[in-house]
Amino acid sequence: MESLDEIDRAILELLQADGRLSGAEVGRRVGLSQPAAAARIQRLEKSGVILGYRAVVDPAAVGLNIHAVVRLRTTHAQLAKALALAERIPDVVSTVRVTGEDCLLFDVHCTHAERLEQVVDSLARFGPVTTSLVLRSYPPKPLPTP
Amino acid sequence: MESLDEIDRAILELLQADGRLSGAEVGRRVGLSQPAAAARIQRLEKSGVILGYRAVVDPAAVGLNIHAVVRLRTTHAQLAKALALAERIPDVVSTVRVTGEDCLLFDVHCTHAERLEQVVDSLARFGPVTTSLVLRSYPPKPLPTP
DNA sequence: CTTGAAAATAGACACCA
DNA sequence: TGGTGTCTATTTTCAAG
Repeated sequence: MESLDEIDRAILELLQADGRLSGAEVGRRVGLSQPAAAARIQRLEKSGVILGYRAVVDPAAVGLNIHAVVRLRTTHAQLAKALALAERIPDVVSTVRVTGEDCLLFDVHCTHAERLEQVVDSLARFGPVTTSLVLRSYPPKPLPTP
Repeated sequence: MESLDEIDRAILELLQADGRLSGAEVGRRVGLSQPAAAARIQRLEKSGVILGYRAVVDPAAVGLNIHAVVRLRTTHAQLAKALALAERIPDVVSTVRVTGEDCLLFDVHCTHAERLEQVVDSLARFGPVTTSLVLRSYPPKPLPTP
């Protein structure tokens, strides 16, 4: 884990807001020359602080009208199988293992309710599921850099 | 909502995996020329299918060792206040409103447990909270483009 | 880290298939 | 709509201070 100074934090915040900023633009905004900014960005990438860059796609704009959070309460023995299944279902875009009664938490994006039903049913093979429809997502913030 | 063909879907998948690909590189991979690929990408951006580009930062690499999912069960009357509070807490990086008993779901990143305690306590002003520590996150997938 | 120049690349545009 | 060729603007890389 690298130690970051004030400028590194500013750079991370800028790139989390807009991942396509050039080194020159980043430098301008944090008060560094282009080579200095580029060197810092490269260091952040190589040291694993910046894992990569992603385009953010609007689910609704591609017909994914239903976003649900599915919680699964399963047994230790079936955990690996549940993970493997989730991996195979394209609608399940994100999986986290958590503490508590529900051991797995899935983000599911579907075009229609019947499809969500299929996904939930297949996950329910491994234990009781709780499904919550997402009514609204609030714009995510950049990570707080301590 | 635009209708997307096979090539648009391929472009979205590529850019979700690597948001810094150039128009020429995208074109190469989907079998289009640079101008044709650039035109499609621009169309996807302007039509709102691509919302933007983000750098992905590793929370652990910046000292955010604790990732928790906090569920809050609050009343309709206090919902707005809870949202306003969550907005003000930097550790709360993502908020969704969902159906079900717990109306709000937060992603919280903290440097240490005591800080998480503070965050949970302040959210608990608005109702009972359930906190789950994230033990492991599995790499998110690109959205399925139907 | 800065400045300054060079090399590489990406983006934009006109024109044609 | 897409392909080719070209031109310009930007970016990145590398020198040297």
